[in-house]
Amino acid sequence: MGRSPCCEKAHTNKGAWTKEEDERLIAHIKVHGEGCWRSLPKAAGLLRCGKSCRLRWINYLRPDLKRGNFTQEEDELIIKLHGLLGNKWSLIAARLPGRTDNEIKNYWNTHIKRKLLSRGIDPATHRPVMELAEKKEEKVGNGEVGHEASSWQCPDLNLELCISPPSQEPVKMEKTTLCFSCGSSECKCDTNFLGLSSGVLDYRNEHMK
DNA sequence: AAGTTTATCAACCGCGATACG
DNA sequence: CCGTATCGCGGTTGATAAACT
Repeated sequence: MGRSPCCEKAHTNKGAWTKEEDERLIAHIKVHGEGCWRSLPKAAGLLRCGKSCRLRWINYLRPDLKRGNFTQEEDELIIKLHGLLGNKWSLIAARLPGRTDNEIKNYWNTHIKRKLLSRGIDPATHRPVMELAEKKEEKVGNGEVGHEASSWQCPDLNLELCISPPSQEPVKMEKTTLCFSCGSSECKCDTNFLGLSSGVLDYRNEHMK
């Protein structure tokens, strides 16, 4: 038996939201708050599935959203975070107040990818394109396939990204916050615009294999 | 001016994770 | 512990605007 559909497709609207639908959704959430997306459409009088309502609210209607162009600082921050976390858009978005994962993902795919390529950096690996091409050639020559280097230095971040099997003894990490500008847990620089919490580091250590 | 191509971004889909009975 | 329901994430699609021929 397969998964049941998230909603009754025959009786739900799809595609672009109308002004009236937006207003209904906003009004409902203002009164009842977020949550229980499954039952929200019926309660709000919307012919939409809960998933669609959630997406519309999170990506477009939330009052704390910062609309408009990304700043140079945001650009660089996204690049750095992507270097650390990969396509973990929700984690990246969590470090950019007012920006959504969907917005960042779109921005990455349409702007930043091209920007990095024009700098000669591979957007997927954050390594110089030339270096990758050379490595590939080297491996083909040696008959090696399918194994990336186990660790490397990200030149921009000056952080070591280690890819290794989970260790038997869990790494104990202090609950510290690292500044992205100076990389210190005892940041004294002015910016401290990115507090890289150990939660993010934990995530990286546990999942970025 | 009309047709075509490209860029942008809102929205959808499928699936894994988690909660719950 | 197991099966089901729901949530949330990431990849992808499609509509539309803008740029180009």
